[in-house]
Amino acid sequence: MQNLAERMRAEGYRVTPQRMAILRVLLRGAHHPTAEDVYRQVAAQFPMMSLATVYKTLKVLGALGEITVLQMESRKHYDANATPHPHVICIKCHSIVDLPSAAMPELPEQMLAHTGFRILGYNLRVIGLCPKCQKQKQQEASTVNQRKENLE
Amino acid sequence: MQNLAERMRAEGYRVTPQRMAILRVLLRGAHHPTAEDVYRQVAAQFPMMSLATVYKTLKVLGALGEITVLQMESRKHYDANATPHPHVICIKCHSIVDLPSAAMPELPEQMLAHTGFRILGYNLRVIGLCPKCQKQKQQEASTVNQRKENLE
DNA sequence: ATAAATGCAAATGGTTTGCGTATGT
DNA sequence: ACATACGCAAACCATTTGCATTTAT
Repeated sequence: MQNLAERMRAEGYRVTPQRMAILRVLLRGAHHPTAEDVYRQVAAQFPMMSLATVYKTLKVLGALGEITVLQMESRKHYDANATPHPHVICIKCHSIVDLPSAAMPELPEQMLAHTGFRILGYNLRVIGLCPKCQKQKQQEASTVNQRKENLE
Repeated sequence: MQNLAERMRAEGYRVTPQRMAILRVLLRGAHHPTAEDVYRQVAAQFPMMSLATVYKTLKVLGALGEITVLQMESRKHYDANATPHPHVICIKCHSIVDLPSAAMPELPEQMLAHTGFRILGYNLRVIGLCPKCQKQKQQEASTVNQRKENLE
C-alpha cells in the first residue's frame, strides 16, 4: 500500500485521496468488484467521488500491474464449434485461434473441491502475441518507451 | 445443417432463410466472427438482413448449444491479486471465487507451438454452480421445463 | 507554477427491446 | 390462422471522453 504509493510517484503518477480510497476497497479484496461496486463502496465515505474517476483509476492500476482485470474484450465472438475447446488470443490484434480440445489440460480436481462448486466445464484462454504482431513489434523495437500510452 | 433445421423445428423454433444464412456463415467457421462480422457477411447476399436478427439468431443458436459463445459476461471485474490465478465462476449468479495459482494446470506446450504465437500467459475460468445456486436449483427441480426462457 | 487528476455530462459502442408487419407452420 | 420471426428505431448499460476546475508535485 505504502510501497504502491511510492511506486506510483516513481512512475510519474500522482497519489490522490481518491486513488488511495479505491485501492483500499480493492485490497479489502475477496469480492472481485465491478467498477460500479468499487464506486458504491468508495462513495459511501467519499461523496464527491465520480464513477469516471473510478474507471480512470482502475485503468491506471491495471497499467501498473497492481490489479488483475478479468475479461478484457467486450465484444462477443461466436464459434460454430460447440464442443468446448481452448482458444489462443492475441493481446494486440485480438485475433483468435482454436486449439483442439485435446489441448485441454487436466483440472486439478482436489483444488476445486473446497469451493463447493459443482463444476460444469472450463474456459481456457491462452494469451499471446500472434506471428504477425510479433513481427510488427520487432520493427517498433527501436521506438520510445510508451508505458502510459499502453493504457489502450 | 439439415439435422439442425430439423432439430430447430423439433424444439419449436422456425427455420427461416435468415437463420440458415447466419448458420452458413458460422459453419464457414475458422474466424470466430463477432455479431457485426456475421451481419456484414450475410447482408452481402441478403440486403434486407438486420443486425437485430443476427443477435436474436445467435442467441437461439447458443441456447440450442449449436455454437460456442466466447466471453459471456460484459462487465469487467477487478482483483487486487495481480498474480495470475484461475477463477471459478457461477453460471447462475456470476459469483467469482479465487483459486490458488497452484491450481493452474500445465499447458501442453507442443499443442501451442504450431500456432506460432508467443505465449504470454493464460486465463483459466472454471464454470460451475456455486453452493447457493445448487440448493436453489434443487428447490426448483419440480417446476416446469423452461428451456426457451433460458436464453437469459 | 504547472502538469496531471477530478467531476460532470455528453458520447460511444455493443447489445437488447418494443412494436408493427411479414412469414413459417 | 396464428404464433413466431423479421426489420426498424429507440433504449440500455458499461465504459470512455472532453472540458473546465481543482490539486499534487
